[in-house]
Amino acid sequence: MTDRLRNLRTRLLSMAAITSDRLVNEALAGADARKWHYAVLATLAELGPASQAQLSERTGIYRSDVVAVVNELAARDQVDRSPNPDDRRQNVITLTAKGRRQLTRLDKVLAAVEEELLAPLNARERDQLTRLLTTLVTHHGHPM
Amino acid sequence: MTDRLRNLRTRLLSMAAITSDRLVNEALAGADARKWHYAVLATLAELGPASQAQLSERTGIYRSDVVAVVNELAARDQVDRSPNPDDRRQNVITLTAKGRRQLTRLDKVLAAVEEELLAPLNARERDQLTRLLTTLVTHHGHPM
DNA sequence: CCGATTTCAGGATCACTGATATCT
DNA sequence: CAGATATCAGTGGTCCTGAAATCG
Repeated sequence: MTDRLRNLRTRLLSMAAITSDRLVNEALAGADARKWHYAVLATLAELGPASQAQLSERTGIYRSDVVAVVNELAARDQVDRSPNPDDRRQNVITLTAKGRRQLTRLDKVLAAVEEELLAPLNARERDQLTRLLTTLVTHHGHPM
Repeated sequence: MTDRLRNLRTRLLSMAAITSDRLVNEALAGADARKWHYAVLATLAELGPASQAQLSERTGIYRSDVVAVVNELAARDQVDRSPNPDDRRQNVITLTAKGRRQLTRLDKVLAAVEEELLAPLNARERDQLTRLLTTLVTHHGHPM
C-alpha cells in the first residue's frame, strides 16, 4: 500500500545508476574523458583494431553515436582512424600509444570510483551484486 | 587485464538501469505517463497534499523540473494545484480522483514491468538485489 | 536582510529514429 | 538487388546550473 516508491526495484536501479554515473562522470571529466571514451579504449585494447560497427556492438554505444566518440578520441590522438583497404565501407580504429596511456590512467580512475561506490558493501556482497546485475543484463538483450 | 568492461560494476549498473528504464518508459508511455508522473502520484497518495518542494525532495525530481511534471499532471486533471493560504510562496498539490485511478493503473503496469525485469531472478535473489541496491542508495546521499 | 519556494531559461549528455551515401 | 557501414540531422527525456520573482 504505502512505500510504493521506496520498494520499486526499477526505481532503486535507476537511483543507484544515477549515483554511479555521477561519480563516474565527475571522475572521468577530471581526466578529460567520458564513459564512452573508456569503453572504446578498453574494447580496442581487448580486441585490437576494430570497425566502428564492432565498437558499437561491443560497447553498447548507439551506432549513430560512435562517430562522435571516435572523433573526440581521434582529436586527442588516442585512436587512429583509417579506411579499411579490404572493405572500403569500414574504418579501422586503432589504439595509439597515447590512447594506451590514457587507458591505464582511466583504469585507475575508475577503480577508485568503483571502490567509492561499493564502499558500503563487503567482498561477498560485491560478488552478489556483480552476479545479479550480470544475470539481468545477459537475460535482457545483450549476451555478454 | 582483459574483460575490463564486462566486470566494471559501474557499467553493469548502468546497463541494467538502461534496460530497466527502457521497459518502464515503454510501459508508462502506453498509459500516457512517464516515470516522474508515477513518482508524484505515488508520493501524493502516501503523503497527502504536498508542496512542490516536498515533492522534489521525496521523489528526487530536480527542484527546477517539478513545475513541468505538475503542469503535465494538472493538464490531465490528475492533480490539482492551488496556492497555500498559510504560506503564499507555496503551492498545494492534491491528488484528484482521476489521479488516484491513474495511480492504481500505473501500479499494475509497473508491477508487470518489475516482473519482466526480474524474471531471471528467484525470490531470494530479488531480495538480495533489493537489499544491495538500497544499501548503495542510502549510503550515497538520500537517506530513505 | 536572509532564506525558502516557485518558475524560467538554458546546457550537456544520452538513448533513439530516420535518412543518405557508399560500398559489398 | 539486398545488406552492411559510416555519417548526419534531429527529437525528447534527464540531470543539472543559474537566476529571477515572490514571500516569510
